[in-house]
Amino acid sequence: MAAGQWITIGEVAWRTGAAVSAIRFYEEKGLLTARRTAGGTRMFLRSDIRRVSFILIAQRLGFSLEEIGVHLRGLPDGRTPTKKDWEKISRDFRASIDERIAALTTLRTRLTSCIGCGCLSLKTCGLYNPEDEAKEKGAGPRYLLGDKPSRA
Amino acid sequence: MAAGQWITIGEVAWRTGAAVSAIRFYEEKGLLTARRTAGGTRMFLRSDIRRVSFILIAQRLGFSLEEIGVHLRGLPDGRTPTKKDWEKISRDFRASIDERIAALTTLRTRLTSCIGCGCLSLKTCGLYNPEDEAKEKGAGPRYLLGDKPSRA
DNA sequence: TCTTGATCTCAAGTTAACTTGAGATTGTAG
DNA sequence: CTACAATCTCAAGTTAACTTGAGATCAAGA
Repeated sequence: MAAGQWITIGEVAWRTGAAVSAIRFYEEKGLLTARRTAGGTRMFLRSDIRRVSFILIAQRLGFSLEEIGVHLRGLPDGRTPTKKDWEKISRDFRASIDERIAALTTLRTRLTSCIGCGCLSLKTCGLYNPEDEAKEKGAGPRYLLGDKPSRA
Repeated sequence: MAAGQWITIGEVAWRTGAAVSAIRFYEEKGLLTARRTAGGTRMFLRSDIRRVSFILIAQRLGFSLEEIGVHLRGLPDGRTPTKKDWEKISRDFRASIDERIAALTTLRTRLTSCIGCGCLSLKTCGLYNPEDEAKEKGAGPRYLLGDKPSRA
């Protein structure tokens, strides 16, 4: 609204700590949108600083740019997001974090009871549970941590 | 000790669900050691199934092969680890997991109070805290999620 | 206007963790 | 002894997330 709404890629970089090349990369990946001056120089909204910060934080939490992109699609593109916009995206994002923590906790528990106990049979081992993650492709461990089945 | 101690790479692959190429890769990276037959075929210990399983699980928990390698160095190489060996490594590993969960939890809390609240000032924002992680190199976000400082 | 620093585009390089392919051997059932 | 599957080596390709470099252009102060 006010003056000074548009900032250069250099300023975004400085303010977020991200490299200029990384910001261009994010734009290329559709996580960010920039206007151009007549000469071709990218101009960002001040609110894009927040957007980039969000990306950086989410990455530290272990999310891929792909996943982060999904969350960011919930924000208006090329227009300063409102408080409501951010609240919504924060809720969704928090849910993702909760899932991650839950998964880690489950695996920790299983690790403790499987490896920790030293029992080498693992008949009842729940450490590898195909349901835990959408098994992207292929098999995954079969008799995890167990060396029992002789197979011929 | 008993017969049937040595198994082929194919068996390790089948039993763990990992690809044969992946197992060769792990060996190359020093996470695994194999004897060779006169002809050059790799022969693994049965206990290497457990070792590979450990690698796969640790990866799912978000650890890099590098980090996993550090933990595995705690196991005897080329000899079947004892129950004590595994207990020791499990304790260390569990500690790493605890750290990870703690870090995630902290960040989740901060996310909630920073983005979630919708306050756009962020003067007191703790979301980006340089102490959280050994800042590998460079700066990291400066005025995270805040668009205040005008800078010239 | 000149000059210097900031940007721009595009191609290629980088690390992690593997996979794929080529061509050559090994090992084992029959 | 023969097949034929399983291995082997080595080089190159793949995805993610960027970085680096080259060569050209833009923007802004003196």
